[in-house]
Formats: sequence, structure tokens, C-alpha cells
Amino acid sequence: MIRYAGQTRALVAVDCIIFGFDGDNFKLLLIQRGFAPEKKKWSLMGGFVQVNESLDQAANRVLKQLTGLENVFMEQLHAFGDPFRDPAERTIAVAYVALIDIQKYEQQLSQEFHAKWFLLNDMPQLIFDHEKMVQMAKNRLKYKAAMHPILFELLPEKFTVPQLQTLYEGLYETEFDKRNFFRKVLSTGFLIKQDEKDKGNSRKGAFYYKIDKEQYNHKFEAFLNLIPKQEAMLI
Amino acid sequence: MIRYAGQTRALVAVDCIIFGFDGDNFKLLLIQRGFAPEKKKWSLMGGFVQVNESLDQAANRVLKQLTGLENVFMEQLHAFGDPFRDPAERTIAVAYVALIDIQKYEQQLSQEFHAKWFLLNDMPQLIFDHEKMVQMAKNRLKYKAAMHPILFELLPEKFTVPQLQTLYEGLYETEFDKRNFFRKVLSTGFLIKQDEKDKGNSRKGAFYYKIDKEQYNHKFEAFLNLIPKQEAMLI
DNA sequence: TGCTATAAGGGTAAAAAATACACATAAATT
DNA sequence: AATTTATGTGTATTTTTTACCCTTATAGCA
Repeated sequence: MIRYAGQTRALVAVDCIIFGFDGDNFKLLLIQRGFAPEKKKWSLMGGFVQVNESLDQAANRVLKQLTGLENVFMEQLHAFGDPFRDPAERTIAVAYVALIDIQKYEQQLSQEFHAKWFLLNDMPQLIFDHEKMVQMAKNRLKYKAAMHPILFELLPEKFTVPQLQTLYEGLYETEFDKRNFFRKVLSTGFLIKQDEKDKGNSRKGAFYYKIDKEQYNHKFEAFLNLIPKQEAMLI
Repeated sequence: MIRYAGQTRALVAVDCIIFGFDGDNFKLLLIQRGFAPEKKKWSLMGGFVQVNESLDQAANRVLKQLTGLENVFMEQLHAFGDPFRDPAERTIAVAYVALIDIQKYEQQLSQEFHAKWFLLNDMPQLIFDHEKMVQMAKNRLKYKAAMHPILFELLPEKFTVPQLQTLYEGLYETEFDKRNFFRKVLSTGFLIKQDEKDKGNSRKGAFYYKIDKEQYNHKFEAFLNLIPKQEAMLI
């Protein structure tokens, strides 16, 4: 049942920018494209939107295909629609950004796609306009993390405050005062202290914390200031 | 030259959420849809993306068609792609938000589309998912205006600080201290004082200001705090 | 001509937030 | 038992934000 006459149709794809954090650095999950054009080149994981699927559903399906993960933090970034962005055929790509706990990522699933984690500042050349997408995703992440507590999404369920700080410092490529950071994070009221300590990084050990999901969801939109003002300016 | 076999294609449209400000209230420019389905119902101005057009180009074309305006502040909001959002045929809609100076809007152009300005809190029912788009646009505007000086875009080239304040107060549905607002705005360094005064609202008159485009573009990303913190939280 | 009313906007003190940094603490290692 | 090191507490200082005093310019009116 086609009712709009005289218009051309286009393919619609979703592409996922998947961020992870290995404890020291930010990483991006890329695949080696298995079909033409640009076969064998590195690419974001993507897929065409199917007939009965919404964009969000398509993005989640694609993410699950690659990582095995569901219920992950993911949101739409931007629609990319330059007429010749895909040389084969006009394709609109809707990019999504996902933040995942790199530990949960299932290695075996991704072998099918020849997936690999790359350091953000040591990435291969990407196909089409995927580098533009990644750049935009990095900016958006910096922007958003300056005010909303989203970086928790990159850590395991239990994490320490110093771990969280390393994460923020990595994203903003700077160092914060640990004592001030500690207080700022705790003052959000999102964190629940655990009895257990992580002894991996110091003799004293750092207490684990979990997210108070209810507080987290309730206050998510509240502006945070986990990062010092000066850094926040450098979007 | 179609290379991706076995995939279905979809129509791609752009829809423009066009905000204006009449001096007292925020308004939205809507049209009466001229073709089926939902003919005669109120709708956002939109159009299908053409073969050689990017999404941005399509949105600008559509905006110009309706308002006669070019080089207007406009940015992509979100892509909407629910499978049945348009009952006639699968259509992906990429929504754009435009902020225009309502004075510059050319009446005669829009007669063709039966366009009309509506108060934001007195809008007719809209077709498809357009109400969802408007809601998202309102939120995005509030969010963004809390930190970036975008509301200038809704005013004429020359405007007074009290006018700007009325604009902010309208968006956040609250009142600010005029003296503090005045200082905050001037401290941005974006405004150039004119010699002329607007005597429309007071005996004393308020000086006109213009935007320092260079400073504006340079510091655009700088977080502003034109609105008090408490209000900023209520996104 | 001077008085009055009114919004514009300058000045400043108080409150709150952000920052800097001294120092105490737990516990593995020696 | 002494040493070492990252964790975390306490607090003084600086900066930013807020509250609210007051003066100023000028149209309209007596």
C-alpha cells in the first residue's frame, strides 16, 4: 500500500557507537565489515531497519547481535543522510551511542563479526562517515557526562570512587582533585556504600559502591558538576 | 545501482518545529495539511527528502518554503521511525528545531500552506507523532537554553535586555531577578550596547543591544547560567 | 515648570558553591 | 614494628550566585 506517489525511497540503517572502559582508557568496539562495499574495512556495527522495527528496536537488535547485551544504556545520537555517504545506494543512517560494561561483553558472539576493541586515540580508518559519527559521539558524551551521571554505565555493578574518577579523568583528559571529586560524587546521593573493599589498587583499599537506581532515575536530569567548571567549557 | 539486496526501502521526511516569540509568549508555526492522509488536520511543516539532498538541506528547503527565511538557527532534533507512525506508508521522519524572529516571517508565503502561529499551551491536535516531536523540542530548547545563548535567535537584530529576560521567563515559566539577569547576560561578553533606546516599555527606556557574532560563535559552547540553578533542574 | 510614577539598572552584602590543600587512616610489605 | 601508598576527612580560601538596597532617566501630568 504505497500512497505517496513520485517520491523515492531510501534504505534506513542504524549504526552503533559502542563505548567501553578498560580501567585505564576509553575504547570503541568496531567490526570488520563482511560485505561489499568496503568489505574487510573497519566499521561501526550496524544493520538495516526491518519492516516491523522501530529505530530503537533496530539499534538494540544490532547491539545484541554483536555483544549479547540487552538493557544497555543507549540513545540516539543523530541521523546522517548525505546523499552519497554510502556509495552503493542512498542510505540514511541513524547513529546510536551505547555505554557498556566491557566485562560483560561476550567475546564469542563477536567473533562472527571480527570485532575488536580499539583505543579511542588509536583507531583505524573507518568507512563512510563513521569517523564523523564517532567524533560527534565523543563530543556528546563529554557534553552529557558533564551534567548527568552517565559514566557509571561503563563500570561494573560494584565500583570504587577512584575508578569512577579515572573514568572522568580519561574522558576530559585532565586530573581532578580526588578529595573534592569524592565529595561531589557522594553528595549526589546516588551511591550506596558496600561493606567490601577493592584492594587492587592500594594497601588501604577503596570501598565499593553501587548505584541507588531509584535515586539515579529520579535525579538523572539534575545537573551535576562532577567535573570542574573549566573542564566543562572544553566541550 | 542498487547493491543491498533483500532490504526494504522507506520514505524519509523532515519535519520542522518552528518556534517564535511574539514579545509575550512562545509560539509554534503549524500548517493545515493539504494532502491525504489526515488532510486538513494541523501538522508540522514537512517534506520528503529529495534524491540529491542531505537532511539538513531538506530541512532548510522546507523552512524556506514556508517562511521565506534562510540562514536561520536550525538543528536536528531526533529521528522518528516507528513502523506505523504514518499509516499510509513506512516513513522515517527527521525532526528539526528552528528558532526564528517572528517579525521576519513572510505572511504571504505561508498562505499557500494555511499556516498559523499557535501559542505553545493552546495548540490543536496534531497528526501522527507530531505532538511527541513538539514535546521533545520544548524539552530540548529548555535544556539547551539553560546553558547556551540560543534564545537570542528568537529576537530581532536589536533587542533590549528586559525583552530577553521576558523570553527566558516565558520558557521556564518563572521570574528572575532583573538586576542579576542583567549582569549575567552582559558578563557573557556577547552583547554590544547601542546608543538607541527602546522606549516602548518604560519612560526611562532600555538600551538596545546587538549580538557580537564573533564572540557569540566563539564562546557558544561555553556554559551559561542565565537561569538560576533551581530552574535549570526542572528540565 | 516641577512633581510623580515607573521600569532600568548600579552597588553591595550575604549565602552558597567550588577549590586548594594539610593531614589522618588502613593495611600490605618490608 | 616501621614504611609506604592510595583512600578519605577536615577546613580555610576563593569564586559564584543570590537577595535586595538604592539611584537614574524620562514621559505624562498637575
